[in-house]
Amino acid sequence: MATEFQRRVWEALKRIPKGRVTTYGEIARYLGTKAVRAVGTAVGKNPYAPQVPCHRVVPADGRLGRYSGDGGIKTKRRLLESEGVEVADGKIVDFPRRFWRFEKKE
DNA sequence: AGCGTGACGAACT
DNA sequence: TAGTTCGCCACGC
Repeated sequence: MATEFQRRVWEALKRIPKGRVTTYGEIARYLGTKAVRAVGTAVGKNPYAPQVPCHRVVPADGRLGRYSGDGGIKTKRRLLESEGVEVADGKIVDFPRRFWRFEKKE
């Protein structure tokens, strides 16, 4: 079963538009917590992948981070590229432009 | 109830 | 510029 915290994290994931990416820190900010690590753990335990776009979450340095789903990081990169997010040398191309910032009303 | 761990982040060296 | 350290807090044991 999922905890309240988990559900909130997954709910945030669903708000990320296709072709955009966000960071664990951004999600933490959106949820009003500083526990970015807890967010990461929560995303990793998402049982609804890829229904819930957990592959659109990357670390703040613009790299790919990790992926627990089938195929691992490789699949994550493929998913992103299939949505138009370019990845070169393990990093998101033009990361600042692809970055999705949560807003009051998306 | 305490402790270690982690799909991270930012500051330091 | 790269590698290390410390802080964050939810979770499982």
